[in-house]
Amino acid sequence: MELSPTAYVVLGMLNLGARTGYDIKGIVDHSTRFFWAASYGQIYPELNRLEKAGLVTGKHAPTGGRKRKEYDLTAAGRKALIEWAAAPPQMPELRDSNLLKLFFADVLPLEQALHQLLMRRLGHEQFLALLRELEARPGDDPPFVDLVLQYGIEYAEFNIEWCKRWEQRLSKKEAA
Amino acid sequence: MELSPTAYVVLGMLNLGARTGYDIKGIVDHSTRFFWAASYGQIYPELNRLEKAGLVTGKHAPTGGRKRKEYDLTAAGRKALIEWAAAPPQMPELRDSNLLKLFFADVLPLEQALHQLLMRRLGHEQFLALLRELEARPGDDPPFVDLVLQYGIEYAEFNIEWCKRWEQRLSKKEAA
DNA sequence: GCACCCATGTAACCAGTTACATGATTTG
DNA sequence: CAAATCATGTAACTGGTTACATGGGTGC
Repeated sequence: MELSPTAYVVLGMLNLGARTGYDIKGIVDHSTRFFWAASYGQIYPELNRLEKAGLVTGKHAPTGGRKRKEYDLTAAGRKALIEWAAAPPQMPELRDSNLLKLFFADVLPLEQALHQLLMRRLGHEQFLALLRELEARPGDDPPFVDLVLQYGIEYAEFNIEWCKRWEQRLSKKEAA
Repeated sequence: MELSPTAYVVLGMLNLGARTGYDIKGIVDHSTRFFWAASYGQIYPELNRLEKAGLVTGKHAPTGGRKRKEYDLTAAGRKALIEWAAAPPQMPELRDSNLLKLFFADVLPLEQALHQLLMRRLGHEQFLALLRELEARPGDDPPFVDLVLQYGIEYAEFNIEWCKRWEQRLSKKEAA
């Protein structure tokens, strides 16, 4: 049975303590969303599929009159999560529309192309600030959760430095 | 009129000298595909849409008895490309299923999690080798086309170094 | 009483991949 | 003559987003 990465997000978040679909969405939105988002339109149908497949169990657990369903991983679900986590990774893939813009930036006058580079840098600076906030938030995350946050931070820093470096090189060209 | 990034790939490749849908696919496959792929299933319908929208013109230009349609940017098409290239970039987005795997790697024994890190590195080493080949290929690309290739190379290098660094740190932990 | 949070779900849409179907021309 | 390359397209499917619809609970 082939599961989508999003299915593993659901499984993984249940493993990290999420109980409801709403919980999953909440946790995703301040953790994996930076490299793997999930919307309600995916999460709820996915929970149902996983329940049918026997990887999670759902139990109605309303709070007062409010509809609510709590989920847990089954042994099979936990096994599926572990197997996926240990499986060989995909070939690296980048998907960056801003890089696409840069790729075609020869259609612009150098000054405007340079401006695009600057904007890219600004974007990554904002991104970095966001991740720094997450980092500063108290509470201790599991080691690999933290590792990935560190990755995000260093990725943003790499991009900022890369932009700066080329901004300098290209503005020398412009001056010449 | 909102166009998809893929529409701009088509426009941009025509601008770089592609004439047919087949040409576009060929160029994409050894340039932008590393950060923005495009399949025939997108390219041909997109060319038709763009023609209807007046951004490209198509002319039947068979080679012998072989069906063939040559496209060119119209003035409007070129304008659309330039405007898009100069428009503010999107907020940076990462989409990396391997990072997702790492995020949940706490379910694994440390030794296996470490192995995943190693595999990630290997993936990026292969990726780097591929880009190095592209770089070595003779022919001089427009400056920004080359810039993006350099980005890919440095991105791969950044990832390799990042993995190495954490492999070391975590294997010390394992030993302890 | 109002706003915000908790909570679940569906329907329409959009983007993109894969597989299929077809056929001519060129190169070894 | 076979294999690779040139060339165009469609159909089915998958994955994902957005908007919509609904309604109870909590805190100001």
